[in-house]
Amino acid sequence: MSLRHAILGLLARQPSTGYDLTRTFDVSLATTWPASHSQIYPELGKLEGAGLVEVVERGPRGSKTYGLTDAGRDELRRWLVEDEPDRSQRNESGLRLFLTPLLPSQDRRSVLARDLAHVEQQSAILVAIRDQIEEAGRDDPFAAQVDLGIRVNEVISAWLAEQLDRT
Amino acid sequence: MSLRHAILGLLARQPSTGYDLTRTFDVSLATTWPASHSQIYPELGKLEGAGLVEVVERGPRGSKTYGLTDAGRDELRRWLVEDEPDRSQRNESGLRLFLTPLLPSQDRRSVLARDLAHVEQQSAILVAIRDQIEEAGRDDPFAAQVDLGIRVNEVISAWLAEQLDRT
DNA sequence: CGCATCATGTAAGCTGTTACATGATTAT
DNA sequence: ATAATCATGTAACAGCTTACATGATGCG
Repeated sequence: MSLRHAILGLLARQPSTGYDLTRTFDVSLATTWPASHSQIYPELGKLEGAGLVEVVERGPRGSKTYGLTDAGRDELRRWLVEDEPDRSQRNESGLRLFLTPLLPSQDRRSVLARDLAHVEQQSAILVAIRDQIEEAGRDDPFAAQVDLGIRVNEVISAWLAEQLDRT
Repeated sequence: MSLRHAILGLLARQPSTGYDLTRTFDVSLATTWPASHSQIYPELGKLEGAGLVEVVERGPRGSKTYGLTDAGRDELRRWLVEDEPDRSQRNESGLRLFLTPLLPSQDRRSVLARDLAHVEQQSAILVAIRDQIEEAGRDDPFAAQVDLGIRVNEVISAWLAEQLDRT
C-alpha cells in the first residue's frame, strides 16, 4: 500500500490538490510509482477519513488543496524509517531479457536493438534534465536521483551493446 | 498480462508442471516477475483453453506436465518480437529514495545505510551464482543476466555510499 | 508412523487500469 | 465561440496477494 505513502510524501513537500498530485506522479514518479487520478482522488478521501490529511484551502472550480496533519507527518516518518521496504519489483523488460535467449539470432538482435534505442532515449532525457538543473544552479536533491538514473542507464546500455555484439 | 507470456516462455525452455513453474518463478524470476501458484494454476487452465499449451504427460499425485502447442510457440515469438514492451515499473525503493530528502539527516542516513546493506547482500548472492556458473563451466545464457545484475548493483551501491557521505 | 515435500486447486479482498462522466475557467 | 486546461469524481474489469483447503508420495 505505497500509494498512500507516496501521497503523504508529496504533500509533505507541498500542499496540493488531487490534480497537482496527478501531474507530479506523471512527471516525477512515472518510472517509479505510476498512479492516475482515478486512484488518487479516492485515496485522498480515505486519507482524510483516517485523519492523515486535511483540506487546507478551497479554490476555484471546486478545487481542494490538501495538506498533512500531524498524524500524517508521523505516519510518513514511521513508514520511511521503520517499515521494512518491500523490495519486490515487476519489470516486464527484465522478463523479456530473461526469455530472449530462446529466440533465433536475428529476432534476438532486433529485440536487443529496440531495447538499446529505448534506453539511450531515456538517457538523453535524463541528461537534458540534469543540464537544466545545473544551469538553474539550484541545489536540487532531485539532481542526485537523476544522476543515479543516468548511471544505471549507462550500465544497461553497455550491457545491451555487448549482448548485441555476441549475438 | 505478462504472466501468460512468462509461463509460455518457461514452458518453451522445458515442459513443466504448475509446481515446477512455481519454483522457477521463485528462484529465477522473483526479482523481475513474481508469481505464486494461486495465479499460475488458473492461468495454465486458461492457456490450455486457448490452445496455447497442452498436457504432455500425467505423473504421480495427479501431476500434469504442460508443454507448448505450435500456437503457443507462435504467440510467444509474436509477443517477444512484435509487441511493444510495457516499460512501466513499480519499485518501492525508488519511491523511498525520492522521499528521503524530506527526512532529517540522522534518519536519512539510517535509511540509506539499510538500503546499502541490502544492495551489498544482493550483490554477494549474485557473485556467488556467477562463480558457480563459472566453475560448472556451462555456457549459460543466464550468466549474462547475472552479470548485468552485478553491474547495476555496483552502480547503486556506489551512489548510496556517496549520498551517505554527503548527508 | 510422522514429517517434509510434491501437487493442485478455490475464494476473498485489495490494488491498479481503462473508460465513462461532468463541469468550470482561461486563452486565442 | 471554442479549444485547451483545470478539476473531480465513479464504475467495470483485470491482476495480484493472502488465506483456506485437500490429498498423495517418499524418507527416516
